[in-house]
Amino acid sequence: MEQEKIVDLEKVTKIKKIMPSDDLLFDIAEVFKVLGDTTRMKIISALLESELCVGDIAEITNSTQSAISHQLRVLKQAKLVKFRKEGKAAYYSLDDEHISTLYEIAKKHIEEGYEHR
Amino acid sequence: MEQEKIVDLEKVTKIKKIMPSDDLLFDIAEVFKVLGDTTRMKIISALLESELCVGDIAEITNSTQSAISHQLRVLKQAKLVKFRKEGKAAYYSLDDEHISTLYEIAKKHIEEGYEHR
DNA sequence: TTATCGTATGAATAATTGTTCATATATTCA
DNA sequence: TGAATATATGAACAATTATTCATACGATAA
Repeated sequence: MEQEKIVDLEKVTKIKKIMPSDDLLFDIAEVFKVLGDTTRMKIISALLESELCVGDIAEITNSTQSAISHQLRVLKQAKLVKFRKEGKAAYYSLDDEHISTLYEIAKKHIEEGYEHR
Repeated sequence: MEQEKIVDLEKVTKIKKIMPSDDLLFDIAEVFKVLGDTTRMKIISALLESELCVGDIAEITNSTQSAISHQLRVLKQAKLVKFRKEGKAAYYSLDDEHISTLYEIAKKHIEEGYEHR
C-alpha cells in the first residue's frame, strides 16, 4: 500500500544551498515588478529615445501629468530613471544601460514567441 | 502675462512615431510583470539550477503545492517555463535562454546599486 | 507681488492579484 | 478495484496598486 515518493531530498537540499538569499530574490523581483506596467513601460520606451520632461512624457503616453509623475517616482525609487531640474522643468532619463538591455531582451522574447505559432 | 511653454512639440511627435505599438509595449510589460513576483522569482531561480517537479519546487521555496501550481501556470502562459509529464510527476524547466539573461542583468543592476551607497 | 506654468503629492476609488482551502483529475501499485 | 501520490483548479478573501481629483509647491515673467 505504501508507494515510493518522488521528492528528491538530496537535489532539494543542494539547490536550497545554492539559491540566492530571499532578500536578493525579492529585490530582483522588485525591479521586474516596476518594469511590469504598461504605463511605466511606455515611459521607458520613450526615454530610450531621448531625455524628456514630465509634460512631454504625458503627451507621448496619452496619460495625465499626475499619473506620469506618480509613475516616475516609482521608477526613480527603483533607480531605473534619474532626473535633473532646469528651471520649472524636470528632465528625466534612463539611469543605466541595464534598462535598455532588459527591454531589448524582453522584446526579443516576445517576437520569437510570435514566430513559433 | 502669457509665458512661453516648455513642451517641445517636434520632439514629442517624432518620438510618438518611433515608439513601438501599444500592443508590443503591453506584451513586454507583461513579461516583466510575470517575473515581478517573489514566489515566481524563487521558482525561476531554482529552475536555473535544474529541472524540477512541482513538489520539489514547493519544498525549495517554502510554499504550498497549490500556490506553486498556480504560479507555474502563470509562468507557463507567459512561455517562461515549459514542462514534461512523467508518470505522476510534472517536470518543469526554463523555456529559453532569455530568462536566465534577464535574471542575470537584473541581479547585476541590484548589486551595482548597492555599491553606489 | 501676482499670474502662470511645470511638477509633486495625498486621499480615495476601482481593479488586479497571490494565497488558501477544498476538491477534482490522473497515475501507479497492491 | 481501492488506496496513495502528484498535480491542477475554482472560489473566496486579503492585500496591493494605478489612476483620478484636488491641491500644494517652486520657478519664472510681467
